[in-house]
Amino acid sequence: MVDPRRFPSLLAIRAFEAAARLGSFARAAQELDTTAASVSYHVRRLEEQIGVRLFARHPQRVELTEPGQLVAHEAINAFAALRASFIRAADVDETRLSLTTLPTLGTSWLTPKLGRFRAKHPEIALDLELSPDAQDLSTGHFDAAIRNGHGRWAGLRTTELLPSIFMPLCAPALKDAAAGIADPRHPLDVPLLGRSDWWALWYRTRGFDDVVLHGRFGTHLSAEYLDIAAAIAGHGIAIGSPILFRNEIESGRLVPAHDAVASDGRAFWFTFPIARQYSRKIASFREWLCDEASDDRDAARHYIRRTVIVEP
Amino acid sequence: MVDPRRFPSLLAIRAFEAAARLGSFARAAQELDTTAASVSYHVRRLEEQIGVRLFARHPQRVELTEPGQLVAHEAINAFAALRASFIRAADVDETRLSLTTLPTLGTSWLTPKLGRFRAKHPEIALDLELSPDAQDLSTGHFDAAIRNGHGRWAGLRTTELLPSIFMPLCAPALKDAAAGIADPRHPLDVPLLGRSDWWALWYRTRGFDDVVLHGRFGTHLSAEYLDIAAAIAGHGIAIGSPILFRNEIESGRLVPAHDAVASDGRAFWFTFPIARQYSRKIASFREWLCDEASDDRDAARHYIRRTVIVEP
DNA sequence: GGTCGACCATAAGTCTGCCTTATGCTGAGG
DNA sequence: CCTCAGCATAAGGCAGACTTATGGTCGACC
Repeated sequence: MVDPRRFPSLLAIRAFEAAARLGSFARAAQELDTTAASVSYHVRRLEEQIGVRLFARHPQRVELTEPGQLVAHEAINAFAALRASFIRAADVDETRLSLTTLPTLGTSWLTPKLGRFRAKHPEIALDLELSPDAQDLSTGHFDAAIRNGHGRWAGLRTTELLPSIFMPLCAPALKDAAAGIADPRHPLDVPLLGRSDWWALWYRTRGFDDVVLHGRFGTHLSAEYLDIAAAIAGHGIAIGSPILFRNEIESGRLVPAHDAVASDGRAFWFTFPIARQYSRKIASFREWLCDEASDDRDAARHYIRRTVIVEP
Repeated sequence: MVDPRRFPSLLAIRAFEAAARLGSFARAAQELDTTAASVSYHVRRLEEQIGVRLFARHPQRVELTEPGQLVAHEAINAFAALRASFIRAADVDETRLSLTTLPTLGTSWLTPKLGRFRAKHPEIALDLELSPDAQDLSTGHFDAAIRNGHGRWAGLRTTELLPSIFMPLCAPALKDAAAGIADPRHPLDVPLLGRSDWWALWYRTRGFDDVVLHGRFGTHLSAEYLDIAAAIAGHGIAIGSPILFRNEIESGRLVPAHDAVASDGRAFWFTFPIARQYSRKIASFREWLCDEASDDRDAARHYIRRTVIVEP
């Protein structure tokens, strides 16, 4: 008599399924990496729990009863279906990579390159989420992230992509007007754009601590790439990464307003939970991403070599 | 990545299935009669074991991922199929009763009554096995047994059916020739048939210990009912049960050769493993069998009242 | 016939994974 | 602001899972 509220012991069902499939308690024990005594015990328990004899015992073998055959058929199918579903789930999971990254890096650096990733890995669809804040990777919403920082995050595996460096950048037409930018005491005709903390650090590399930018500072938009867009439009001198805006510099739409390069010691990192270390899609994406980053580091090696790191 | 040699924890699958079906860890915990912490732990374990995120976590709810939906579908089906198979197995088991019993009781007493059992319980098919030795009920070959003895068998539940009594029985034509049977010292023209131990006990009730039957004893066939058949054919006086052979006596084919009735204190018992106590078929058969036995005890009450019990 | 090995069953005792308890965090709703 | 619901995680206890030892029955082989 089956009590509808109590499901039999799953371990007992497991032992029964193996014994039924293999026709032997000894062989089931082998497959389950346990002892025949354990299998015998569990089969007996299942029989007691459902109140039906599933095996007729003979001195050196067991034989399924008619009800036993019925349960065996369903149990074998159930375990096979479950096993197949795990494999299929893993395969489905491998076809879709969800990545969270910073707005500027996503917009200006990564997105233009995705054609190449898609060409190399047509089997992987990339979902990209842009966020200025680091997303929690443990909620299961994202497979991986590209973050800015020092790369020491608990439970995560990290690979450094690019150093976080910055320098004054402006439109070519503003190059002359920006000539006096290096000395904060000299008047400047064009406003400074972008993160004030980065400007402060940049002036610190020039020997000016505690610079007050009241007369010079214009505005900082919500993301670095917007500041750069304003600079390209001729609204001022922005502070930004010569690596992330490599394309704009190479096309001549953006020029360095000064040769000094600064950094706060941070970098951009590709990161994912350690538990996902066997994910093929993450490995593929990581490999491709590291190649792209390596190319860009090479192209920016003269900027990187000049970089002065200042602790914030 | 699914390791083909390691199947995930079944308890983890169970917790996941409930959470997926109910859309909530808290409700799954309720159904499984455990805590949400336990469900959370097991779902996390399953995710780690197969390397795939199955749930995306939100602050107060969870949501199945695409791979999670896939596994959930299979898991829900698997558990439902298993549960249905237990119920079906129990039902199938209820349609077939396998009984082991003694040759004479099975042939002469039970078989003639089976038409009535079949009429009362057409849904139960009875498999009857006759054996002079008590069969082991723990091997799963039989559901129940009718045995002779004192009814004290470990692990078995017993119900007394009939007392094991015996008296001299012969064909009506031999009644006169059997007149001097009670005194072993008188010559007898016809041989005694049947179990010599029973004859010895019967003479003990008559005050004759250690009787030697050299001149009187004929033969004992392999079962009591065969001895009785020989008696009916006129070959001698058999010792047997007036209850088991009630039909032959009532039809006049067999008569008591003497009025004394003896017993060794044994009885016939219906018996089954305690583990089967909830079996409906066993309960139905037992109820019917007790009614039949009760009728026969009533019909034989004058024999039973006269019985003298002798310890063997 | 005797011996050995295979393969069941069961009892007693060990141990480890399951589960509980305690605690913490985030929203939603009042 | 406070309370509640419903997730997550850490620490520790303990009961069920499992092992070891032992026993019984065959069948094969010598």
